[in-house]
Amino acid sequence: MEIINNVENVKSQMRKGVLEYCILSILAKKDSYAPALIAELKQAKMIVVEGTLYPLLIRQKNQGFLTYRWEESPQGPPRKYYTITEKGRAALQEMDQAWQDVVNSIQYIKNEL
Amino acid sequence: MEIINNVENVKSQMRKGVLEYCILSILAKKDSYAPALIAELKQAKMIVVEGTLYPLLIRQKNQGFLTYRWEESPQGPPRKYYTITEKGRAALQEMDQAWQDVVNSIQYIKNEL
DNA sequence: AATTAGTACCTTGCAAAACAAAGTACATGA
DNA sequence: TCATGTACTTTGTTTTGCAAGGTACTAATT
Repeated sequence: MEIINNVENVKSQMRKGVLEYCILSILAKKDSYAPALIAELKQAKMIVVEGTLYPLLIRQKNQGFLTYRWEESPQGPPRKYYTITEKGRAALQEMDQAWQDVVNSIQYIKNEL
Repeated sequence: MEIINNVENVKSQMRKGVLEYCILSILAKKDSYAPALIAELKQAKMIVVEGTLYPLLIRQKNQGFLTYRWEESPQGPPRKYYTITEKGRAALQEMDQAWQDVVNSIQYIKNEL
């Protein structure tokens, strides 16, 4: 069981690294709000929970990567819809490169080292 | 500069997630010791420093993924050579899958969401 | 009017881990 | 014996994911 536990941990670590990248990538396509983001990430098999996502969105907003607006919900309380900014798109481009770099590094280690 | 700083941070986060995986991958090919590992990771453009690597090796040893032996150096103090164990190889296989899962998730988010 | 269920947002406390920086120790040659 | 190079370790700080608990709004049910 220990191996599984550790691999779960590594998996969680790997998620950490790309979560910010995933959020910006999704919001680059269309505005969204927290529970919808969680559902979309789940669909991509990238598990996130509220306690992780909300602080992350707030951090990204504080960095100027996102803005938000309140929108009425057809059912329940209003939703906080996040929109990516120009600055956020610029950061996303950098992250695309960063992600590619990591993928290349792994490939190098696996095949060429 | 702020964007660059944040991207550096994200890059560092991404590294975090795969570092343990990289170490096991390298040691699966041949035994090594800390400064040599640092050099090899640097060659793969995956920057790590001593303060990160040494505790990581100790953790992996404590989990039973690695063992070590002391070996004389042609120059300087003896080296601690790490060897991957069977348990370590099993964990590495799991991590191969975990890494592939993350790659697939990103791909899904980018192309199919 | 009060209660319940569903939805949404936020915060607190804890644990893990990367990193910078400083420290210890051994070997070799000047 | 002192300086230099190599190697291993530890300490303190900071970041961040996550579990758990809390607040608040809406609509349907009693």
